[in-house]
Amino acid sequence: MTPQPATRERRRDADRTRAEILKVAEQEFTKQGYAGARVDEIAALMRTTKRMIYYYFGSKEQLYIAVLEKAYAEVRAAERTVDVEHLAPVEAIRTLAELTFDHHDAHREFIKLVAIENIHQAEHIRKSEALANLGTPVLDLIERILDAGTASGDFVTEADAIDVHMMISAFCVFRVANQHTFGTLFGRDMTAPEHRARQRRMVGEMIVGYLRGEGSLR
Amino acid sequence: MTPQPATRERRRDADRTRAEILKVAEQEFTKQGYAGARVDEIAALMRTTKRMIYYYFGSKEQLYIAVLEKAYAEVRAAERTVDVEHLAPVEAIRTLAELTFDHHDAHREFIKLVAIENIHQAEHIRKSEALANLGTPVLDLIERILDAGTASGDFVTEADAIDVHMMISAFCVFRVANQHTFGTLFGRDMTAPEHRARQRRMVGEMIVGYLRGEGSLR
DNA sequence: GATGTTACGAACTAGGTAGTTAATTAACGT
DNA sequence: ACGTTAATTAACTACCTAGTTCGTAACATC
Repeated sequence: MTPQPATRERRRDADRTRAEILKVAEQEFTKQGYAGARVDEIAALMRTTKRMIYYYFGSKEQLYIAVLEKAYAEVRAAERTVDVEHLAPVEAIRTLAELTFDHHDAHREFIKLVAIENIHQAEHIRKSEALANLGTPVLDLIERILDAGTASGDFVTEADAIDVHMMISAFCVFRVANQHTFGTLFGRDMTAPEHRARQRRMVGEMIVGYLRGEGSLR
Repeated sequence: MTPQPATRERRRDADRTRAEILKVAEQEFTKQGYAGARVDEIAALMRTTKRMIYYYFGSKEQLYIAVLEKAYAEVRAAERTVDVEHLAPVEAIRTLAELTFDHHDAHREFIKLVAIENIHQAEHIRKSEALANLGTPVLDLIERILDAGTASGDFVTEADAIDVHMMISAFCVFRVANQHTFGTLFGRDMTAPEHRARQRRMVGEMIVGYLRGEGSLR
């Protein structure tokens, strides 16, 4: 009779099932860690069964790697939208720091996955070809900003792009990754909305203050 | 006959057994995470048996909490040795940053435990009375340094002690906690000896640069 | 509307894992 | 020397958990 419209709710939909498994698995892994996550629990939280997890992903580990790959892919996509080339060096590095801040603030699940991965010595990332050679364009960008700043005289400190990236990432990651222990010990939820704008300013002032060299000895 | 000397190797020694369990458990928990750690594996790595773990600690969770308490106790002990009161504000905060750097560099197991604890939303720390109310004297110290620096005019930026502590901790913790993913993605082991001295200088210059206010807008 | 293929589900298995039971032995006071 | 208690051991259990088996229902194609 009438052909089914494209929007019809299909009973069988590989893409949808696959996507739902990934979504639920990400939640479970970020909440429980790799070993703590239960395949049965992931299945119970879906409208499909555990069998489908093995049908589409083969094993718990491959599912976890797929979750990592998806998360990193989203981060890369966001990074590509960054355009600070037209700014003067000081504003360029400050903007990059603030963009990194916003980005990490908005992708907390990703930060938790990275923390879990570090506990396991990055063994899963290393197993993934899609992730192993993830040369990040952000380093080139920082390099260009640093060169421009040194040439213009705005930056005094001799800095290395990886170090600068580390300094910015450290600040942006820490407040999310360590929010629970820090909150318990110091009585402040670093990630609460009332601290967000101030910390966002901080990361920019931190990196600019560092590069302008006012922290150097003597 | 001859009374046994105090140094004699006792076959039964509760203190020694307890200490050995804690030591091996710390290694296993930091390597595998909480859920990934195996009580049987901890027992297998010792000269004693699994039953002793339950005899002394009651459960896997209580053992883990005991490991956390021991690690935090050691950190507090180290913090108490810090004396920067006699230094001028700029040197005081730089020295504190460098001491924090050294301390975290030397206590990497502790950092991993904290990362694991954050994955579990600090639920175990909250269960421990010994840790829940761990007001840290380091905040008072920073407060005094900031006040002195503002009074002397060395510091321009209006900063909050918790924020400053966070900025320093973030840098010092990140290079250890995220070494594996960062190393895999950027091809640099941040914790390798050849980067140590430079990064130690960085953290001091970063915090001084920030407080001197050279990063502020306009 | 028959046929082959893809997506799916219920029930099952083998091995792992935290926690126990109960017997045994070393240390120590008297 | 002897009884009491703290420390230790081996074997055990009940449950959990990743991964499988096998059968079936929906879809596409002709």
